[in-house]
Amino acid sequence: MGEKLTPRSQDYSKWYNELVVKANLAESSSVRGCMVIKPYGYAIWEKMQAELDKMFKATGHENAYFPLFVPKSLFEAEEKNAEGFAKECAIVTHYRLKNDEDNPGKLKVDPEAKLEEELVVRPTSEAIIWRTYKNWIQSYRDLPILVNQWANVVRWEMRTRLFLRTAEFLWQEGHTAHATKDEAIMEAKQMNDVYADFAEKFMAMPVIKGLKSESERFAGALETYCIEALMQDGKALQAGTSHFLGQNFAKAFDVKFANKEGKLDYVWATSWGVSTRLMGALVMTHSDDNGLVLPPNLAPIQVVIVPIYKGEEELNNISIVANKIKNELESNGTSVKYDNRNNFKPGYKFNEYELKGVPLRIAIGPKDMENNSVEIARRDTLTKSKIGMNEVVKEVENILIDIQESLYSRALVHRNDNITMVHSFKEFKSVLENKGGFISAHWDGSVETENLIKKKTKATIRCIPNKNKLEKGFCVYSGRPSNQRVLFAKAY
RNA sequence: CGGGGUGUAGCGUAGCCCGGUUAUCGCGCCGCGUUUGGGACGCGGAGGUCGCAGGUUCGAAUCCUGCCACCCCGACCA
Repeated sequence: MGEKLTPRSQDYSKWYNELVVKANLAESSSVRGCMVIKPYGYAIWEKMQAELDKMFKATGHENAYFPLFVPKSLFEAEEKNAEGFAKECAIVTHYRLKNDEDNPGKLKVDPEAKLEEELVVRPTSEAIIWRTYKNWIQSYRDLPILVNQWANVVRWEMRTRLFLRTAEFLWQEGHTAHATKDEAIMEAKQMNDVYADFAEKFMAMPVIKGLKSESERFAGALETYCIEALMQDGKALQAGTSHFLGQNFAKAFDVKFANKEGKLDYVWATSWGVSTRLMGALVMTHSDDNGLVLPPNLAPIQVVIVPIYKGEEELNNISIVANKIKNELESNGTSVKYDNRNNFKPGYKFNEYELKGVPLRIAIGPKDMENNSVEIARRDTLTKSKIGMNEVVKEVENILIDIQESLYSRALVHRNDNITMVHSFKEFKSVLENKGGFISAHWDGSVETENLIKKKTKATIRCIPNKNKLEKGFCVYSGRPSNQRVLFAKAY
């Protein structure tokens, strides 16, 4: 590593740049806001993929793959969806380059190679998938279709932000087709629950499940379910969404099926997705001033073993013990790295793995060899302890579980401490400015009020929590009657 | 697209206002040796179209003009 890095725990861009990924921009480029995911960062994504994939399979879904390019005529078929994404599309207009006579060695777009119809680089795949489903569905016997795809999408945002809003990002998008409205709604809710489980069990990140307000709803959806998380700096982050699409896409692409009675009906749809944004969420939830803090369930390296030695003979003796521990842990499914590089001192390695967020470090030196012990250091608490060599394997597994749990409860405490109930707009503004976090406030349910609050405070309705209890009250802004509180926050 | 800022080695930077030897320093990199329980040290070495193009000047990293890129703030958004 370069100079000593001691960024503040909230200086997220520094973490992204230096530690996990690096935005790498082409020389000349219009390719702005794209990211290169370094191997260590990608390993985290692979773990996320693997775990999510298991959960999708367990709920009956299968993976498939659809084209990157969406003919414009398909793209525009579902009006609201098209309108919502139109302002941020990359479009392919030509299919060939040729030598530029005026500029030797340079190429130019061949004007003769203009496409008859422009291709939109998918910002999301509803259009192309529903065009495909049209051919797959004729009868109720063909339903449901429960398909997921792992893919990249492109959204040409005016302003990008590493991990949270890159021009191109990796994600999964589930697209399901159902015979009934209820089944589709159940599916959308179920997948939102799956996301919440994943966030809490693997990312150790508490989330609030809820419903989006009309203005925050996905373009083309009738209802958007979401999970909302709170970052360490008090800003909210939408971590995943699941949409009930009604029959909008079926109507746009004319996807009908014959039901048991032999009557034709439009198919009911859902879509749901999470993206590499989750990696940003992971960093912003747990990291501290010493670097990344990764929950064991997603850490590419769960345990690192660092030998401390003088001379080759000492290293060899330690290596025998270290490799034995490594093998035993690995046979139990723990990922272990034994770092016996000779060109770095132990102190350097300690810092390097702290920076990378490795949950647990084992150090073995001559004193340990003498005492038949090892030193164990936890990344989450930065505490060290000695334990006997024979207990290492059992103890390590226990500590990993404990780290996973305490990261979650630490984040939960922070999240709960930062949900503030307010009773007036004055209080609303004051909390937003001085404390941040979620603000629980009565809202009259109108888009106008929501927009006015957004304009005045930059806070938006993050969600209407599922667990909300209904209670009479008065809108914090308009004073009109309200029957429940909703969560406002400044969001990423 | 509006407002502000920045661009010098792989990374981080000094120098720019007030033009003048071979462009500064730290990290990293290469070689040799000594080191190794919290970011080692010594000696030697490599690495630069000073964002790009033009202009002013005997002379430009420095001044002027244009362009490009990036960062931050807004509008947009997962």
